[in-house]
Amino acid sequence: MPIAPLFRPIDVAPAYQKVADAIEREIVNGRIKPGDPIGTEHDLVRQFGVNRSTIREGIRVLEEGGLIRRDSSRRLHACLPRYSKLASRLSRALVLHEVTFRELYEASMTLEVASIEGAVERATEANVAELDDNLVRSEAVVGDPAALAECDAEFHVLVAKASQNRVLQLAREPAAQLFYPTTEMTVTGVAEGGPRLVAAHRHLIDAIRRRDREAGVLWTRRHLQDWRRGFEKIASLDRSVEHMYMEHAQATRRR
Amino acid sequence: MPIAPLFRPIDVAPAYQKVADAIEREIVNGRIKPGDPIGTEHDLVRQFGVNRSTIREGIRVLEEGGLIRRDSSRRLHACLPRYSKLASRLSRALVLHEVTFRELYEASMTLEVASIEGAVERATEANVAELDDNLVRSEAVVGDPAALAECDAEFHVLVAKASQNRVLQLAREPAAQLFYPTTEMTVTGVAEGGPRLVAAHRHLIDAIRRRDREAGVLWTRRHLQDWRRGFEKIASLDRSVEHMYMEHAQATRRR
DNA sequence: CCTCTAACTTTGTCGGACAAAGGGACAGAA
DNA sequence: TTCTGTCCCTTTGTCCGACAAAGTTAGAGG
Repeated sequence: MPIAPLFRPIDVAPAYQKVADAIEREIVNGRIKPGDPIGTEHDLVRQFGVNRSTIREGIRVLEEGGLIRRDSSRRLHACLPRYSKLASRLSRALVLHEVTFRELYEASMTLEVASIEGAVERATEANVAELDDNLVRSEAVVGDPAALAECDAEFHVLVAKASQNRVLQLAREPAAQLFYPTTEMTVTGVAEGGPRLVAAHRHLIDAIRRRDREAGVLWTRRHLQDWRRGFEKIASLDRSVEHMYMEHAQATRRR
Repeated sequence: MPIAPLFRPIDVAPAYQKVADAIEREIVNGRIKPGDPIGTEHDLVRQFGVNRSTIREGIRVLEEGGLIRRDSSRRLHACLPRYSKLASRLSRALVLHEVTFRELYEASMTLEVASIEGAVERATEANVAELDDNLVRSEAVVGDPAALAECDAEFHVLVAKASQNRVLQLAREPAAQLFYPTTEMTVTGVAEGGPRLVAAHRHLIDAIRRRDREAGVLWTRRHLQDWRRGFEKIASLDRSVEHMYMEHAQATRRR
């Protein structure tokens, strides 16, 4: 005989979790705005009526979630979660799930094409100026694969920004972060890799400026295919993103 | 006179952070595999030589990051971060950044089309069976907008799963989570909204089964455009995703 | 071999404690 | 005046010890 569903499971969350949830609720529903101070730990002890250790555990949860931060003086205040921090959590998850470079490549093809389409349609003068600046810096380091890879990563972040679509910006970031460490290798492995990369960027900026969607999509595809060709000289696309890459990502995250 | 940038700020991480980093490193580089036990708090106290409170703060960080969990008996073990949990963090961030439904719609159009393309190409028998099952359940609740919205959300998760691309799966999830609460309203607002939704799903499954990419893309577009039409009867696409929605997301997250 | 109970362990929470670092006020030196 | 050093107060990071509740293990008894 099935049991009679008389009672619902009651909510028995530990105190630190309730503290975190309560503060989260206030931030998410807007009663605490980004930038607002949260109060000292002692304040929270008084308000919630729990021990400071408990409060601190709750704070750690929110801090890791990116909802609150400590400023230079270590005081707590609410803040907008940074995309790059969230994205690195996702990147980490993708590594642990052992996604393949093929998955990364396919998803990025979609996302970067969508970014450029948005950028072509809605980029502002300021966006283009940022891209130009990036291009100049890229040209200066065209012989230095490591520096060039960094410029490339930034370039695509700027394109996504120019799309004015923050959902897209956020969606493309995790895959992009995993790409970045390999770009250096692919540029190194291909003759004329550096100049090709910079040339593609030049064409992309040009397409954005002329609002030429076709050209933008075309050069984004070529640019990614270049990466792929370079990568396949080193390894199979079906290899999973390895743990090694995370060490790089981890080192750069803390900045 | 501007100060001379002679020194960089040195990084002096607190102990709980070092504890979290150390454990994270072991998990991410694979020395601790998902499922492996981490040891008791007391073990960690001995290993790291710090107080239990410090260990506990570090544990909270990792727990929130989804890298470790406590099983039924509350013992710690490493685990693979769950996509849905990570995605709800992202959804939360998108709400706080006050993204508009237009951004959501545009990004989803890209991501869902990419999903269906992947599904058409690579869906397995098992994937199709899951979709069929979902369709049956959807037909049963076609008159109940709330239940139907839930089925719709699940349907698109299954399509993304069928694409066999986990990067895509993860990338689409945050936007999809924000869509979900509105689907109920859009179905309610449009005459024949429910049947149209189910019909679209039927065509999508059919397209996947026949590996008909054109049809898949077409019906995905129509399906999303239906949502849009329904939404625009209620509000402007340029309205930002509101805080209210988060309460719904928050309530469902804990399951 | 199974069940039930009695230790034992582990977690969640508490109270108090202290050193280090930040902030503010204030006096004295350049 | 502007800078510097000092004193004091607050806040954070860490530690210690403690205890109840819940889970685990082992042994007694059927």
